[in-house]
Amino acid sequence: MVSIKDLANLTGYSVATISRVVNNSPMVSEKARAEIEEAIRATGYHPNFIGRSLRLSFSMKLLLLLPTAENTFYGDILRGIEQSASAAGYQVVIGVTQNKLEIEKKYIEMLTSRQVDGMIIANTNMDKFDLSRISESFPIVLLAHSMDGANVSSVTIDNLAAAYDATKLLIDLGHTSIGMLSGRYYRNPSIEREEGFKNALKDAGLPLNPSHLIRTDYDFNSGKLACKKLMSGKAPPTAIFCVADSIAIGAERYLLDSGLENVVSVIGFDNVIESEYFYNGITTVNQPKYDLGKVSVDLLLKIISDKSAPPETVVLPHYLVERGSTSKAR
Amino acid sequence: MVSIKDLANLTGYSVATISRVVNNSPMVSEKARAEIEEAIRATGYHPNFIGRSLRLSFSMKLLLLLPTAENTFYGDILRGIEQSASAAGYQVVIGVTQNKLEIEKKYIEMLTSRQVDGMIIANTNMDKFDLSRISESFPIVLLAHSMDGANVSSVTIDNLAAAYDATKLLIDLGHTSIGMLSGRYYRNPSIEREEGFKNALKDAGLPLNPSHLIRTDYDFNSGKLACKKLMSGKAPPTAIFCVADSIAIGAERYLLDSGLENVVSVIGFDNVIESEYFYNGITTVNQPKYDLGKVSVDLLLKIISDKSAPPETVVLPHYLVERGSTSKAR
DNA sequence: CTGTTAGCGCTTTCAT
DNA sequence: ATGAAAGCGCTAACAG
Repeated sequence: MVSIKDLANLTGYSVATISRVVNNSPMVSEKARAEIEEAIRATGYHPNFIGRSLRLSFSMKLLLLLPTAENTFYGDILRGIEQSASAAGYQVVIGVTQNKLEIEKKYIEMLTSRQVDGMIIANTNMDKFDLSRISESFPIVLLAHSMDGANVSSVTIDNLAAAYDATKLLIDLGHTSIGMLSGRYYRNPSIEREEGFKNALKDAGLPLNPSHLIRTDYDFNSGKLACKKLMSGKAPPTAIFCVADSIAIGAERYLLDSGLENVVSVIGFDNVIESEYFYNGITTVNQPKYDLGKVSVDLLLKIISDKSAPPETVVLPHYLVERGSTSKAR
Repeated sequence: MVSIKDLANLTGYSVATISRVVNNSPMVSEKARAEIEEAIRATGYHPNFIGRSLRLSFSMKLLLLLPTAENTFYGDILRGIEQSASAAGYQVVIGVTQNKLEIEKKYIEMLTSRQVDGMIIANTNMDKFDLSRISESFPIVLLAHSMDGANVSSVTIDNLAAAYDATKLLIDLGHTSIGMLSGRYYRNPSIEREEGFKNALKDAGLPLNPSHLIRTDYDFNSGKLACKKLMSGKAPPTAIFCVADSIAIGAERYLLDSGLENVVSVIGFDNVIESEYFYNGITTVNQPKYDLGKVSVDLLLKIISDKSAPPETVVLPHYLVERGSTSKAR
């Protein structure tokens, strides 16, 4: 591997001059620049970024931590992230944790060991103490979720209000027996959405049958199974609020298979692309995915440039998208 | 930021001893180890991986280049990659190119500038010359596709045979008017699958109506639109081979909306999770996603450890998965 | 068991 | 316009 020193020996210039042409410094004669550029071409020299990072003590890289690679929810988010990051000259790399704490810790090390300048976390298995401690010394922001009691920046929607709105839609449609398919892990988005759900019922004077609240995983099959369980009870609900579109799609699939699609309404969460085209469409609450990504980066960059800035939470607006999976109670 | 030198000053030991305890070298007294570990805890020291990489000249990192983050096709692939990589002590990071050459080049730089030790490319906008040149000096392997004339390693299925098999299934079902929704970009998988398709028709003595071959993008909406176009011709086919499940799902959606789902058969490609649950299921050809990922890493690691090894292509088996979207011609 | 030291590749200050 | 040299944080060969 040819280094800057090799180039110096080869051209007769010093490493300083080589460095200057590599970095487009104007303080180089035309002659030197031409000769050195020629040598670079001839040798196939590529600057070693590691040496550069060490010297400069930053990498111009951001790490995005994702729980899984197969959720279309992150497509637009990533576009927003990429947009903002590249505009600022940063490059983004992704780490997928498979929801395993041990893998997550390895990626956290990329931050603490100075391989990346900051990190956006879409989902974490760490607790508020871990998170606060890391946030104290390193730039991180939580994306599309927050963590109670953690001293860390985040950009998210108002999950409680959004869940309230979703449930309210069902109520306004005349439904009085409403169930919820929530998240299995006791994490913030699920907690907040459950709370919004319960508040809406309470405000409408509607009871919550305890067997109408089921917690499950964030995927199609889990949603399908949970819905089956929900509908197999003695007094099944006529409407279901799901904590995520993937669950809602699974639920709708079960209803379709049971010929129940016209009698029970389903509303999801996220407004993921599939919810648009599954059957007659899944009614859902939209998260501003692109902006969530964009604003996360903006906030992260701010933290990077001012490490002493206090954590900050920014809340973005949500809205309901009505499609075929919801209809008036009969 | 506390460095190894700070720790040396603080504890009275030399940097060498600090380094030894950080790297779990056995040649350290219990006393020293205890004192140093205590100091590490107290100061919140994290080894700087950049310094380490520079010294060691490897990063124990692999880069996976993906065209997009929203294709569930890559979920299992990534699991296979992660499995093999972590077993070998490597960490994997992902770069998403959004199908833009300019973004792709930035990620390639992570390889050429020594930030990662090797790269797996799931999709590229580079040509065979670029690719060959990079492959000459840096460890790369192409995943789930190959490139004619490029001197580069790849792990893939036999796309031609797979497409042949898929088309043959339609023929065996009695269909004689068969269309294809292919990829818009003139890339290898599409080329090979078109060829397999044509070969199957030819071997069965079936004509290909030129208007029955439409090239489109790899997504739901494009598939839907292309199907509409296909079915709006004067002599629409009774069966359609799609180059990807996403396209097949879009096509099936169109057929469903037009009440044609029982008269025209659809077969997709990839066996992505959605094809299992969309309507009555989409018949498709399975790619061994997990193994594709796993074997890619194994091959890449081999290249890393022996840079002079010649490029190698490994072909993994495929098979057909019959579901509700295909039925006998009537 | 521990310390000294060179050097990985690079940027940048300070001279010239 | 160019070069010499220091130093970013780390590891490892060598000496003791």
